[in-house]
Amino acid sequence: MTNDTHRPLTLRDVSEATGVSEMTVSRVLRNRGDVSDKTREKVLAAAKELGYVPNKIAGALASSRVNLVGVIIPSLSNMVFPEVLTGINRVLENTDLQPVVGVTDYQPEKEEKVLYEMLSWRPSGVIIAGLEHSDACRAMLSAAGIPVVEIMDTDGKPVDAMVGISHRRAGREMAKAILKAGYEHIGFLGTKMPLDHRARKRFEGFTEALAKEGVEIEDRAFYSGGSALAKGREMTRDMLDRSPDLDFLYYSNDMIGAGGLLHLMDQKVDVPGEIGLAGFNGVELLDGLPRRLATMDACRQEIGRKAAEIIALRLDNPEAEIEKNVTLVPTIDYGDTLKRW
Amino acid sequence: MTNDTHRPLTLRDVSEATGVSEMTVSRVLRNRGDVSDKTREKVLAAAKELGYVPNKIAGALASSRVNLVGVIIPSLSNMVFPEVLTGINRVLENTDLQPVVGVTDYQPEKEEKVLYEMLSWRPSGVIIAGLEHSDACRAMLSAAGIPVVEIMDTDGKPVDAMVGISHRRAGREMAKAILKAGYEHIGFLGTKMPLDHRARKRFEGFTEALAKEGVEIEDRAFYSGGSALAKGREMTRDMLDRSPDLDFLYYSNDMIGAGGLLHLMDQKVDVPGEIGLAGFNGVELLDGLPRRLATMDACRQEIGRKAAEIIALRLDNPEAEIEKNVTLVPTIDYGDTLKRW
DNA sequence: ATGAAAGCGCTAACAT
DNA sequence: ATGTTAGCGCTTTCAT
Repeated sequence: MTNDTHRPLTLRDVSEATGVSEMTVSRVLRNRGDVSDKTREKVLAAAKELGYVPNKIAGALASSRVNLVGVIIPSLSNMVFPEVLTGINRVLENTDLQPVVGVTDYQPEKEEKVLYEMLSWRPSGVIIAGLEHSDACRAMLSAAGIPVVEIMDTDGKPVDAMVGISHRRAGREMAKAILKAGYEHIGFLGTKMPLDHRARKRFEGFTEALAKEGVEIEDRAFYSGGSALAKGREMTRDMLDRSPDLDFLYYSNDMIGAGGLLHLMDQKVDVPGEIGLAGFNGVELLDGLPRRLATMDACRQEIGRKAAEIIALRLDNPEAEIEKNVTLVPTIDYGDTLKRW
Repeated sequence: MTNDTHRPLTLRDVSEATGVSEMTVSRVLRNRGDVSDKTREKVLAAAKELGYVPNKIAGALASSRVNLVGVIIPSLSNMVFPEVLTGINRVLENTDLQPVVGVTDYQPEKEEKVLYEMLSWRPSGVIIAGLEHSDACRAMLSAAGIPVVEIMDTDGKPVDAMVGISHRRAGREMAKAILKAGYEHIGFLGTKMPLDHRARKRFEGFTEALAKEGVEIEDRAFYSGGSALAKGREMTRDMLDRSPDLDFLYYSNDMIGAGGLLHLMDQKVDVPGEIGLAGFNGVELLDGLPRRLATMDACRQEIGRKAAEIIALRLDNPEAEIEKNVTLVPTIDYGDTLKRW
């Protein structure tokens, strides 16, 4: 309670206050080795009294152990990644590891910068979204010599391990379900994000499965910025103005899908009879809508949990055999907007 | 490209590869001091070739400078804090500071732990949500000797500086607007979070302003967990079953308010004629709903930006006179669910 | 059960 | 423009 000089306290201060060597103080503070109860108590009391906070920078340098796990994600603004983070947190909470988050805004250059910064803190592991990275990123990741888990997507080859779903398959499955339900004139609505590889892969899987049955997408639209719900309304209205024959709309995310649904309900359109709808992600929000949008769960929390488990396990036992490819399989939730056949 | 031993590279490796002293290599890598172009290029080439990533742990220890800003928030799961983070990021992007986020789940013990962990990395500043902290937290914050900005709320006394809005005032203003519009039988719907002090203060301000006009809340309900939109529907239905005379519902957040709105629209209730509604936060989502819920913007991005600016400014010039109390004043957005008088 | 010495990888400060 | 020296605050290792 008395640190007049505004210099942060060091072990030495605690040592001097107690007459115990720095080394023993360090032992007490880390619960290491044998320390007599008497000394332990004296040290703990002094540390608390002084308000000593250990310096992890020095500790990490001396021990070359850093209890940090770098987590690199493209965005915080659509609930998908916060949920992944929650999953990661849940697992790391029970270890002495701490997540440190970096955001790339879907920009490869920024990803490179964020990764570089992160690695310069010598974390014990890295969890990074996506499988598409610059050569430099891949090089840094392998050179780091630490466990690396690439998450969200499993359509590709990871540097080390990967946990996610196949977005191509997700797109294909949805296309099959739509065709099976008898829809034939299909429109696609998505985000204008050339660098969102997962959205791209869903789209590719989707068109590919349609093509296999001789069906082609008849209209498409992409948006960027603004409220997804509002954009979903607008885009849906515009698309149906333009292409009144469409009988199904596939949205690249649930929020724009929900906007579309609200628009069609306003218009008293028969959903899913006249027009069917489906989105992607399985967001919680959908539960509160007047009708439940058909969707597919992206397994966000589970991906976070599994990825964190892999890191934790590896650090605990570097020799352990570990699954390098964890592909979760989401199922279609038909909700109320996609006819069942 | 050739690091066979899996030891991370050091300055010394670059030094040996180039025949330039470690010190000069260090200068090149940090763009410090005078280095000849020839040497600079040689060093940069070697560093890149080897794939050298500086060790910030060692750098920070040697220079006692850590370009980290700790950001401590209660939750990632309701879009409020991700938006604050976005504001913080926007500002710190243009500096050499890096945010590091810790999440407390609204638990004081966890806040203490997260703060302790954070401070043990000796960050250059801290941004922390709320003004209510344990004595231990307040002690740590003042002892750290770094700029501290408490955000979101300005109803109280900060350790150092604060940026936010007055939630008490927000509640009062909304109460006044509701009374002015002629509503008289008011219900309140909120979250079951005794530790969400900002929600509590809004509630207090709200009831206080009602009381001043001799009005009391006639019914109230609190929820926890689940989809806020769905809960808003349920709670609204239940409350109106229970208290059919209510003519206004005040929700502690926009998501449950939106749920209530959807429910009332389903029921063909005349909003805002028969029943008025208001929420809090000004979430983007509202733009896409069939009607716009009345709300009050919580200035989330701006709070993040201002807080980060204070930290950046202080670090840049510790002497600068800085505003210690930045109280933003949100205005009521009447939307389509609160009559104007 | 406790202490002393060396050093983690870098940078500040001072040479040259 | 470049190099040398001495730490930063801890932990590892080895002694006692």
